Amino acid sequence: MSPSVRTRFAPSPTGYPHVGNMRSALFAWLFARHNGGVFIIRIEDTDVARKVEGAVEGILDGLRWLGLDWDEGPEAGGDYGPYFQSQRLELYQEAARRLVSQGDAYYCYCSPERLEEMRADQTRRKQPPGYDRHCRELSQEERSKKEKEGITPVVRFKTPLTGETRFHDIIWGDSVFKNSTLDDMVLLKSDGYPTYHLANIVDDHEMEITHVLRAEEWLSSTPRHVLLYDAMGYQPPEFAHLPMLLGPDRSKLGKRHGAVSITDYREQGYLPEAMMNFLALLGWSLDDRTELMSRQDLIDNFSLTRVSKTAAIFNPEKLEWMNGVYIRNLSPEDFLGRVLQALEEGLPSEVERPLSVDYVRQIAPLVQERVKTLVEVPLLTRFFFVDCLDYDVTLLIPKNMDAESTRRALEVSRQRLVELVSFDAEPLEGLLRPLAVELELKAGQLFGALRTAVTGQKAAPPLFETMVVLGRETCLARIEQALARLDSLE
RNA sequence: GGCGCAUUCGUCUAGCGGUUAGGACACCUCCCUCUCAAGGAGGAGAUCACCGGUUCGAAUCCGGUAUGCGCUACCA
Repeated sequence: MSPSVRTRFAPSPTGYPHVGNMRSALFAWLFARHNGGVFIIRIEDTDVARKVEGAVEGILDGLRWLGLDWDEGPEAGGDYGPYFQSQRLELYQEAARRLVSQGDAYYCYCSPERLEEMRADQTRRKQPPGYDRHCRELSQEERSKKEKEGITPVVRFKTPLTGETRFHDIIWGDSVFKNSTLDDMVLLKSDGYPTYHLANIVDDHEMEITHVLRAEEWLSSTPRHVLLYDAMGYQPPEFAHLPMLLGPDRSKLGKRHGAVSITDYREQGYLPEAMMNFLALLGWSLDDRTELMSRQDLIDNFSLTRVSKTAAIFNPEKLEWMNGVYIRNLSPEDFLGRVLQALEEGLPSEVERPLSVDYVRQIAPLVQERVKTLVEVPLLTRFFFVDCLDYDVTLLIPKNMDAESTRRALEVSRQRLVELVSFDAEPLEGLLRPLAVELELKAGQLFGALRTAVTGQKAAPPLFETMVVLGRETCLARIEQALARLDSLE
């Protein structure tokens, strides 16, 4: 007996790691971890034509990034390998042969052209499309004739013509399908590769998968799978179909909806832990209020009974908010590490590398509560690193002021800053606030002019702290540059 | 066309016969404030797709309709 839960994520390496697939992986992983079970990765590379180079690596990277570790599968090994279906062809071919000899499957010699014609005809006559079972009852002579013609057949399942198939789904409950609505699906293609249906049930059985968690789009093919399990004499696993992920237009989430690859989110500066939390909430909830959950919280509380049946629209705005929360909750040291990397990647190439950790350490706390994604960090802090600021002169002139009054304010500020004994936040504030009064300006006006002069931006971290980090020399130089710009305006 | 499934604020959702239908994102207002954020306090937003039925009572149970989505490949 093996009471332990074994779940699997079985991606097909035909493209990038889609967030919808990653969500399925996450749920399977959470279910396994919650139950102290085993999480398996199996690569379903049975479609030679659609196979994409590097896709396996991309998917594995995505899983690793999210923190979904697997106990068996590529790189991890395991007792049920190999974990690539392309390395298990013998198994499927044997299963197909067995089904044929049992009378549960048959060889089909129909050409793609004939099938296409047949379907076209069916749609024209508004008939339900499906294989017409042309080869189901071929005689021995007819078969050998086709073989002599050199046609390699496919193996099709001999779906029962009558009766019904029922199965239970943990999330959707009981379903009944009439067998008459199912056609004879292909099990083994003419290239010797299995179709999803065959490979899937053979492997789920061989790998002793106890719970199949997969997207809702598979719900309609589950009766076929149940029929296959029966024909093979296998005990079917438990099924749990997950609600689909939709784009804002309510259609299946895809490329046209923007970022759909998990790697896009990594590149856009999202934290994997935020991504995991967000994805977990798409189709699952703990209660009526808990939203922020750590990886351990999720493992502890995940349950299939609280998975919803309705498709969810992927809402990037909420993800962004959640990412901001996670960034703010990072320890200063943790945030620093991520900032360092974001800066290395996002700062202009003329900035000297490697960056000074001590310098970045002073900057990080200034932006931690101001960014929602890591890619915003270099955008918001580039003035700390570049030599030459590039900005529109008019940004220097605060509201209700003109070039001349701005000039005067900056000039006086410059002089006082030169004389300031200690160039720290407190003294700076102690100097500049009264200076605003003296110049008959609002604090916001003076600070605004200085902010632009020193950072080149209208929105920036708090002024005094920023000036301290930049240092007196740089601040004075930048104020002088600002004055020069104002001069050139006239 | 056939089969299947779903339907609570714009979005994610709570709800499992009796609630002023709750929370979150986004939005709006105010407070805080040197900008931007963050934070605090409020606000608006759902006749629970629609129509019938069951019931003293329905978002919750049962029919039907509509809409949407999925499957209907030698793709997964």
